[in-house]
Amino acid sequence: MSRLQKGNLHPVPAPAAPTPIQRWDSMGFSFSNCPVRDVLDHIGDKWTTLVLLTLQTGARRFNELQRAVPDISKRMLTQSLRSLERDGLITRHVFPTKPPAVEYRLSQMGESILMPLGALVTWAERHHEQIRVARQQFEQATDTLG
Amino acid sequence: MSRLQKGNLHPVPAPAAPTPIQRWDSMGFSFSNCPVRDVLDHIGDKWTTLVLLTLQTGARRFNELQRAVPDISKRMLTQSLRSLERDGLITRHVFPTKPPAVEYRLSQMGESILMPLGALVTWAERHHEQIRVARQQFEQATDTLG
DNA sequence: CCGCATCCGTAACGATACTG
DNA sequence: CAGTATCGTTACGGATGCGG
Repeated sequence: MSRLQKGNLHPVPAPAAPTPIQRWDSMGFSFSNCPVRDVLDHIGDKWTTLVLLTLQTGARRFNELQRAVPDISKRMLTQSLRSLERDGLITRHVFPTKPPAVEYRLSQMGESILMPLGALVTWAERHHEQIRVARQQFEQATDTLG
Repeated sequence: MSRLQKGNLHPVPAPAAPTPIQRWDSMGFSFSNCPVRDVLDHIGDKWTTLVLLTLQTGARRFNELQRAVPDISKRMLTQSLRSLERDGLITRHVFPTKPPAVEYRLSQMGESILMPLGALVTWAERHHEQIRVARQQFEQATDTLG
């Protein structure tokens, strides 16, 4: 399945880009200690973002969260909450009632991430249709030269 | 290892939050078709974001990218590039030279994601120290209660 | 009610070798 | 140079059951 013919069907720009290349290892963070990575790892995993967004309307209890975020398992919810608590994005309050009640809420830092996160969400909503179309075109293009 | 005592050592706020809960399944996107998820999946996986950021200074060839993004394997680079091309965030140009040269550059849509992405990166840089401290405290707290 | 422990299947990822 | 193919390992994620 050769894909070699793809992408140069229209006039191509100049081959070489003279701009200096950006190398990420020559900078401070070579990767195990990349601050960006740290954050993106959170955003990346399936659930943490949803949890953050759910908490933006106020503190929630464990089972409330599980009901709010559909299809999340207890295991994953626990893990996500731990991870967020560990990084100081949410706080955890235990009410020593019987049976116990536990409440999670955004910390100040947790609230501060809502804006950049919201920007990304907005972008997603604005472009997901365009992405969908791009995908269709891509599939079609790869199919027709198969 | 009981964690029950954690989080309620200081005065706690009111137990119940009266704000209406946000449910994600009752909205348009119930999840397999969540536009946000689509985007975050990209951000999440280890490399695509780095590739996007590397391309922000101009078009790059395959091996340039591999050198710029340290420790990425050819396999993963190819996969990331395909995925981004598929979604229309980057374009691919083949120069039929010998040996062949292939150039990747951000599409218009690809460039448009740089700003929300940059906001997140900025947030990360601004808070990674605070996160580091939070983690230390967390570890210490969990350690000291055996 | 909250959440940890265990088991287990799958998918992501890395390393290596090979092709046009 | 720019990939593809294959393999082995590891990490993720779901299901279930137990414990405070």
